[in-house]
Amino acid sequence: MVTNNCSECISRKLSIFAKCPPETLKQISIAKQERNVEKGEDLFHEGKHPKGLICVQNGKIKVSQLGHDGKEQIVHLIKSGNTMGHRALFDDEIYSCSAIALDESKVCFIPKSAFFEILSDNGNLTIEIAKVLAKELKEAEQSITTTSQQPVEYRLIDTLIKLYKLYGFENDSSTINVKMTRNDIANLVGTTRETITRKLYHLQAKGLIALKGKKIEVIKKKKLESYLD
Amino acid sequence: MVTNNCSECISRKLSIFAKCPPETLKQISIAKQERNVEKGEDLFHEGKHPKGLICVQNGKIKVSQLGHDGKEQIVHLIKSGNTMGHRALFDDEIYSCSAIALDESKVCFIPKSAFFEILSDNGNLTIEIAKVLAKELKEAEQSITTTSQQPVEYRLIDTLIKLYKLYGFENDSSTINVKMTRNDIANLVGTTRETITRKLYHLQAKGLIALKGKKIEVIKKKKLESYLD
DNA sequence: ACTTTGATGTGACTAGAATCACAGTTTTTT
DNA sequence: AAAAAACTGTGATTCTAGTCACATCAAAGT
Repeated sequence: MVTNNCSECISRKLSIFAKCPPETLKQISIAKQERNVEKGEDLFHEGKHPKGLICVQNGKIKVSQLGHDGKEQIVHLIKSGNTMGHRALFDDEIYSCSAIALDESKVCFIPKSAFFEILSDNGNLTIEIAKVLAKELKEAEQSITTTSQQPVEYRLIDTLIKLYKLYGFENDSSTINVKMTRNDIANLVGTTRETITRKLYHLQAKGLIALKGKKIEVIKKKKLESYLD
Repeated sequence: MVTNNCSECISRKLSIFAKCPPETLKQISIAKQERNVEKGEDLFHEGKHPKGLICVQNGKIKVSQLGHDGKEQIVHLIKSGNTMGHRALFDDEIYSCSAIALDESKVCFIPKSAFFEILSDNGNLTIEIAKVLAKELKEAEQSITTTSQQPVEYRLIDTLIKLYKLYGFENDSSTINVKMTRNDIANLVGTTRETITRKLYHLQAKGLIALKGKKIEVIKKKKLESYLD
């Protein structure tokens, strides 16, 4: 396996390690292990003990937990430059979520002990992580409010917008650059597969989007976004 | 106003400042301002700029945000020893929530600049805050899952249990030690006032709880908790 | 004590979304 | 290429919880 240096990693520049001094990057480069993950493979699993921090070089990953009746709820989506597992490292003995690749992905794994050593040498990094946690918490709180107050169609539109803000569009600059099953979308929106099918068709009938298999093209971006006002 | 020293503050010992060395406590004691808050008064308000960290000496406070149609959603409840505003200090220019006292409360206010100075002198404190943020994030994620998957009655039971785990019972060791309106409970559970009225009566009819005005007595604790299995 | 305001209980009605069942369609595996 | 598995679309039906409307009831202010 070719081990690349963190100082040259492109996705790192978008991550919590963006402003790290060279010494810190060196420490991480030595400690980290790279790993390729197939689509559908899991990076960590609910109930298991966290062994370290995961930094995503590229790929798309869903982070979800199981409801008490076994239904999946996607609580977070990950793209290049994001870190995963920081929540569990600070909070917990065990993961309360599972992470499953939506696409072939490449990640770096930084063992727990090395990670906390790096933190103790670099107070700014702890602050960066606190910032990420704070941002994720804000988003989660807003998600609670939306989930409990808005009907499915509103939440679906909100989700579609979040999807293209996160993963962007393809070359046509209108097709959302992610492939998710209707079930995944349902588990993200917090509804059922059947309802998602119907609501997507409804949005298509209104001319807001076009369905192309698992891909979704956004036809009227402004109008779609105006629904959230 | 009598300014007490943090080193003698009882609620501090339950807070993120529990393990602070005397020097840090001295710094905080000098920087902080005490404030009494009436029931119904707000400590900060959605849209305003955070001016510092709030540490609650005693009282009960709800932290809520407004949904896009103006309906309140309570996203967090606060008791003695909790801090508030840490989320906004790390993440944001402005508060995304408002904090309103459910009871007469006493808080300490630590100005933003002093707070970050203290942090830079004390790396462990940043880690303590990261831990709090991580814990709150985990709870918020679980709340998303419950909200989107479980019916109102389940969520109400879950909320009642959280209420007594947070605020405890009165001397009879069965009456939950908090006074909230039906509307507050609805805004916490994520439903309407009418539905909460009906569901509370339903739980009473089943013999699980007894309604005593705004207070709720838990009659069958074990059985109530078993509903979440 | 009286009035005003806010909080609560209750019924009737409606609707959004879940559930169930199954056909049709892709995608993956062998 | 065939078979299996996973995913998707659709109709019919049910039901949870939201909405509306109004009658109490409690609390706070004058």
